Amino acid sequence: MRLMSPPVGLTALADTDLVGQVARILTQAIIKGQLLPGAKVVEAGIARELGVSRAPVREAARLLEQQGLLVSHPRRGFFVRKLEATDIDEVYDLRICVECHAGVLASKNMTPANRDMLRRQIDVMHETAAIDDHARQIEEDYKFHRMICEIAGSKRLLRLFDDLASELRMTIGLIGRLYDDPHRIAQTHEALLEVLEQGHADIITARIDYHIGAAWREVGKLVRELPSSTNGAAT
Amino acid sequence: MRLMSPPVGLTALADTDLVGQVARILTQAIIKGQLLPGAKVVEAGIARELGVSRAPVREAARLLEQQGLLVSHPRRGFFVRKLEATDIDEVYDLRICVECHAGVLASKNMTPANRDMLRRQIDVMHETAAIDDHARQIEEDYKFHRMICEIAGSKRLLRLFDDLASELRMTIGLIGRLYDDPHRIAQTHEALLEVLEQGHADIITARIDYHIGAAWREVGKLVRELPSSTNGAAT
DNA sequence: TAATCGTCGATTGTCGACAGTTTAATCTTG
DNA sequence: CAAGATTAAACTGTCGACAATCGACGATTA
Repeated sequence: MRLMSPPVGLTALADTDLVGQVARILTQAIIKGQLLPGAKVVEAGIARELGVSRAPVREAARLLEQQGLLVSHPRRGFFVRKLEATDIDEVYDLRICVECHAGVLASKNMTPANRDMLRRQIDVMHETAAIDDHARQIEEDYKFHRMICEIAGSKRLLRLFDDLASELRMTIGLIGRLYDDPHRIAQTHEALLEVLEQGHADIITARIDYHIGAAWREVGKLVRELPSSTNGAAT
Repeated sequence: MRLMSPPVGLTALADTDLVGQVARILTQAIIKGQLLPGAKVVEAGIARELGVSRAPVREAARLLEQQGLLVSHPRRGFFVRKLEATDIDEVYDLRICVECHAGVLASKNMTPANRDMLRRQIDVMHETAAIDDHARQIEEDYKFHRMICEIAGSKRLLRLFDDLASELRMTIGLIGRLYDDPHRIAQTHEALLEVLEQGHADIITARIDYHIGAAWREVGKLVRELPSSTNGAAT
């Protein structure tokens, strides 16, 4: 009567999924700054370089477009999104809105396991603070915030966070330095975890609002004094 | 020859843009219920029916996937997303979060012109309430809420609203009836506009929270008692 | 009889090609 | 020499084709 093969726990081997791979590679290239804002993304070029045809590249590009990393000018091609200061503002504004909500939801789902996960992530942040690796530090910071969205338990919330995060990473990569002492940043997250455990909605909201708002102010300041090389392409 | 045509603000007529057209047609088909949740979307079939090749159809499908209307099972194709009750909850939850925020922002940008626009939309809703056209009534309702996001002035906020709205429309189409008397709904929006003009953040938030929450409760109830024909396909 | 294996049609993922358009490079001409 | 016209190259949008893969159905076997 057993109709299914006895489920031995095998890890599903990665289905080639060309489009996804191309999308990831392009995303990395943008974040790492190999593709600067305003740069043209030539389909044939990418395709040749990756050893695939243009079809998967186009589909991947459409993905990144919807995600806000590329813009498509019909008949002219895809370009790396140029983030103006106002875009940064929009993203941070939305981020506050979303993460405050996530925080309140997460505090309701807070279990010992979740608490430990967050706690450990803060430890990692402290360890990383010793090393001089901006990219890594930023990544660990995002991981903490992402965990909150995971714990909140809404797939859409999480995806939204990921979208916003990749837009921000794009800019952060350009700034090239942190906006504060890494240890201090890690400490700030401890305070955050504390109010999450306490579970009072208003306090959580206020705290996250302030926490992200601080980053916003700093990043905003840095972006506005960026060399114009990042803003100087076609509209 | 061409001396850069003087850019009079004409709405650039759709540059054939096959992908966009296909996407719109598919979206409509899903909302109108011609493509039921769980249904398989056969690329070749759609392509033949629309008289185009599979490439644009694939790209359009990827778009709708990112937008949450389709899901893609690798090597098996695209399927119309099956929205479970928990999905509805996620969407409404996010919608409250987003629209409360939009409301507060909008109230800060409130001008006489904006006020009139909203006012007129409420009038339209009252007019539509007389006619017996659910689809139309729902559409006018969404338009009002969309206006708030427009007035808020954030492109990302607006796009997010559109995404959430199309996910909801998909379900609302299935329910096939309104959750309240249309005139009563229109009236509720008058109250909303009132607090928006007053401009007190807490009150706006509370009001919108309640307003959308009411719809959530009603829609949730209806969804949970839907015929299982909408939940009965492959995972 | 019921479960498994093998085969066949249908469908996806990917590719190379072609036409039309945009971009650049070159050539005119005042 | 500069500004506009002209030509050439490069690129996008779309198509049709082909191999790989999936699901269904019937054959096989204990």
